[in-house]
Amino acid sequence: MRRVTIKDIAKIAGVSYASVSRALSGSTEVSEATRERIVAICEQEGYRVNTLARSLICQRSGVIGLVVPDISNAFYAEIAFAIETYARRFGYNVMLCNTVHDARQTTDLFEYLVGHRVEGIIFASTRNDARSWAAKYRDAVPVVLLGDADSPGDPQGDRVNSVSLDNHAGGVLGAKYLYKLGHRRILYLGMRPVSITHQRRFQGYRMTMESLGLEPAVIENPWDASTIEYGYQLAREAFSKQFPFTAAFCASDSVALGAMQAAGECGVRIPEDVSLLGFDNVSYAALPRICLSTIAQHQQKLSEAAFDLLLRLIREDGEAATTHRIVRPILVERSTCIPI
Amino acid sequence: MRRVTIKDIAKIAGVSYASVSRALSGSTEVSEATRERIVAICEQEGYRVNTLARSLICQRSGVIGLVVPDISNAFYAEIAFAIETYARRFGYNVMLCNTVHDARQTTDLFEYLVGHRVEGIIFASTRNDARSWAAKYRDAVPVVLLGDADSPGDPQGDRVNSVSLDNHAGGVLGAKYLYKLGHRRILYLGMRPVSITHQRRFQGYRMTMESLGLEPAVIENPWDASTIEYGYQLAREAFSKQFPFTAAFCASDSVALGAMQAAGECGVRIPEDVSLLGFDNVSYAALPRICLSTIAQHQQKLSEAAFDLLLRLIREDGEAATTHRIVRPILVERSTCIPI
DNA sequence: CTGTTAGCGCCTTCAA
DNA sequence: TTGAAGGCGCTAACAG
Repeated sequence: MRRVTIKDIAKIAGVSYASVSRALSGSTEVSEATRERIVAICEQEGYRVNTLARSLICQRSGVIGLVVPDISNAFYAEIAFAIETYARRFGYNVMLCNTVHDARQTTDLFEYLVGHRVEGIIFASTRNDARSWAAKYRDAVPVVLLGDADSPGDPQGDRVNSVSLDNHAGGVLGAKYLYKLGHRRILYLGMRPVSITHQRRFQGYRMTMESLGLEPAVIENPWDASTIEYGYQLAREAFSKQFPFTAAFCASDSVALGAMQAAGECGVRIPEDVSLLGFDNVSYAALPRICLSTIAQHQQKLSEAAFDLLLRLIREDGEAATTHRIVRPILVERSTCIPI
Repeated sequence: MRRVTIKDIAKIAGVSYASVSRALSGSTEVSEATRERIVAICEQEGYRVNTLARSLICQRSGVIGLVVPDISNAFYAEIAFAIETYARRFGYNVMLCNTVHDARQTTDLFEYLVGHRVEGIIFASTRNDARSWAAKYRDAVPVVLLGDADSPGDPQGDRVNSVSLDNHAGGVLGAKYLYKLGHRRILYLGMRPVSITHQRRFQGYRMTMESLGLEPAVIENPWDASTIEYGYQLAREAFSKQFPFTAAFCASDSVALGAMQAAGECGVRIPEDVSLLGFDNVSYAALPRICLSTIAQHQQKLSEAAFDLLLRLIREDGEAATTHRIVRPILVERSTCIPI
């Protein structure tokens, strides 16, 4: 598979290879006749510019890196799709990297990406230490963090550009919604104390409850992830203990899914016996038979904001002031929440 | 953001830059002392080799391209994850590209990827013309097609390397399973006549039915995709026409999902009134409340086979014989099929 | 309008 | 063990 180069074309066309370069890069300083001849030869010989060489000389690779925990997770898949779409619209390609939730791997990936001279990196993560990661590389390459993790005690944290959902507002939104539906005993299910994202959501819920004169109640998730399985276990606990609640506000859609399953097995009907509200609006929340009411993290908006910010950083070449963009959550009403 | 190069390091270390290169590429022809000194300086200066330059000189980019219709589709997201994982294990990175089901876009992507000197491309697609696409580029770069599309009348089609599910066997498997459960009136729902994948599945079903002395019955899908919405419409038609069937074998899980919804609205219970069998085993088929019995396309196996094949092609540099790998389907029993 | 030339950052012989 | 030099494929002045 030998590759034909610009020189081969030049030889065939009987011109210098600078002319070929010009003809292909759309320069005006070349006669229409030779251009056409050259283009024809390129086509015929199956020539394609070597992007690597071009990047090297132009000091622009035209690619950005996208680092996600796991692309097979629907939430990140949707983000990846949106980002790739925006990127392409602006002439960028994206290099996909899964950290698989592994710290070592994350380092390797960042190293690789800056070595590959990506022009920017979008780092999607909800790890608490995500901000420090981003901070570590912000001098090597523009980085925007997609996710809302804080970095307690890390003064560098504020210097990283980020886009995140207003999780606190989401907690408020959900609690108020359930209140308006007439619920007074609202359980918060599956909060992971170690996760700042969860803390924020929970804070929003708790503040709202208190200002409404209601008693907050919570079942925490001691594990290290919010999965359907864990949601199931927590919900079984909730239902079996006969918690006197008429609505459950779940820390995530996965937890809500698990709760649905548990409810089925425990003989509690959703939504007749208890209303269920999720958080995230992952794609399967909309599926028939699930129809989960939830607080949406508009993936497309997040992605757009992140890419837009990254583009600005790239263009201003690190001169831009640090920016935090906050995207507002949206209530998505489906079938799992009803008036009491 | 100026980048530090190998020359800067050489200057600081007081050696020629050839030595730096050697120290970093793990060559033995360098004294341990200077190597350590150099490595230390690199670390301190935040130096990273420029992969682009290295690729240029080594004639190896170390990246492969992955072209999918839409990464936000769970099926492709899982494939992407698996492929990225394998690739990384072998030192490759992956460039992600969504065609968004668009022909023009697909061409652009292929052109870009070969221009970027990816070492190979995995092209996931079920379009009927996918094979011709792959054939068009097989002389420029190793390509493996992940998907089973035929190319009727295209003699080039046979020359493309591919990995696919044995869809015919899947059709047989499903039909036999329903038969064993005692079903005799089995409807095939949502077959798209224009799709070769669907034709194969349907053939498997039909042959089995006939050899069992049963009458095949089918409701075709006239649209250009298998979505939940279309599945819903087709199923409503089926239920309202009072087709006398006790089981529906759906052309895809999405169709089955739509059928579930329609069933709910038409007052037919799944699985008590009719058993429902899907095809694909997309991730949400396993969700609680859905629990769809289905024929699985083992994404991980498909991905592994595809990557493995690609690797061989890369290593043998186009000398390898054309290979078609077939992955066997698996029956996944969940809750939507019961004995009659 | 076209050719010549000097690199982009790196690896790799070939000498020293 | 180290340095010098050529070149990977391409772009961008600078001449002609």
